[in-house]
Amino acid sequence: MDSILKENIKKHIDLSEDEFKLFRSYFTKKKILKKEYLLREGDICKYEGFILNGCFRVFSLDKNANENTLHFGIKDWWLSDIDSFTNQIPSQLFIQALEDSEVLLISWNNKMKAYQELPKIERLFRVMTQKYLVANQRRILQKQSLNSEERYNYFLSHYPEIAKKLTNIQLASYLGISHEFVSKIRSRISTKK
Amino acid sequence: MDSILKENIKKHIDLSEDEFKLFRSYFTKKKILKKEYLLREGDICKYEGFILNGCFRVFSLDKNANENTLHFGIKDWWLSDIDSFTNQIPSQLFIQALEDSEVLLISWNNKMKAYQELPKIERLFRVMTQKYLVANQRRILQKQSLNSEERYNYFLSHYPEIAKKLTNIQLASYLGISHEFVSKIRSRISTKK
DNA sequence: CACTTTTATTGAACTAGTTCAATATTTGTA
DNA sequence: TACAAATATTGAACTAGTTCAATAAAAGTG
Repeated sequence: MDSILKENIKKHIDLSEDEFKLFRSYFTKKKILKKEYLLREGDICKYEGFILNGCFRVFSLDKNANENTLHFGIKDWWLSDIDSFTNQIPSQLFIQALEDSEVLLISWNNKMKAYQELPKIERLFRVMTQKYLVANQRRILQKQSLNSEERYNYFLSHYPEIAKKLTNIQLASYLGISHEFVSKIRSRISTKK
Repeated sequence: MDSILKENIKKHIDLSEDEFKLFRSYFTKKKILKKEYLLREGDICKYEGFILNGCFRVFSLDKNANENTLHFGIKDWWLSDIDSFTNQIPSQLFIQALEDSEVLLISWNNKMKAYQELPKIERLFRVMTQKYLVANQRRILQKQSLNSEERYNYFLSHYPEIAKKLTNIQLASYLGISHEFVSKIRSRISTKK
């Protein structure tokens, strides 16, 4: 049951069956319906989530009320506003389900307990945070060095599972371009072939 | 001696004097002259560094041979290509001194030892990586929501120490704009006043 | 100090991507 | 199944930022 969480952890560290059971006991399962929010701007992020199924979008609203997507999440990804969760301060982010989804949630207290009781969990999150940081650095460099069409192609080829769940509007808010321009890129690509 | 490293660590975790001494023993001090490289694309990042003084630039070369700066580092900052260091694989990045500098270097083997012997060091890097990740997320959102002049002003007001060490060319490669445009932003700002 | 190299400034022509508006298509829902 | 609402497409006018080139200023070096 929930072996997907176990498999996810195994990608990063070794954990005995007992250790996993203890860690797993800190989570509760929750269903989240399409368009519902796991977190809103101003809220304190009380839980981190592991996605069992479904799809989420993490975004912020800028001064012109434009939505800017930080990232998406599907099965096997983690969800958090790290700053808000770690420091228990109000969030600047929204986390919204794009379809009916299920997540495993761990509260701040339980995560602190896990860090104390299971030193390997400290390592797990150190390693996962590093990997996510590397991905973010790559994204920063790509935003500087690739044009919109190249970033569009990169996203589609690296995250096809996610791409097929998204509207142009959602994808545009991740790529940092207008949704009209996504449309133009698409038609440009299809006439090329 | 090197109390700057101790102070840096104290910002994130508590460490006893003995623990610090052990951790400190894993580092060696090195001078790096202006324009020298701590890391080049294709090298494996064998050391992580803590900057005692001076200034560095971490950048990559894209397909058009443009330099894109990931970040700068001054006194009290850490230097690494996390992906290359962690996985001991060839780097895509350059780390270059912008002025004569001194760093404390820790090798991969010594860092692994530190993780094993000092569990708090695992926490230290988990926490520091999280903070750096949050800063990167903020940068991604800013690149989407702020125009060049706003990003220029943000950098100058948040990193004045660094800004005054940089040429327009270096700053431009961080902001993701041409250096000519940095010049135009500057003159636009000065005529505004 | 003189000389070379790098950096900064400025303007003119250009382009990638935006904005707005109108229309078509898809999706959700009673 | 029909209607409403959201999404996608397309074109025309626009703009933020680029590119290129020429000149000035600053910094590095013998």
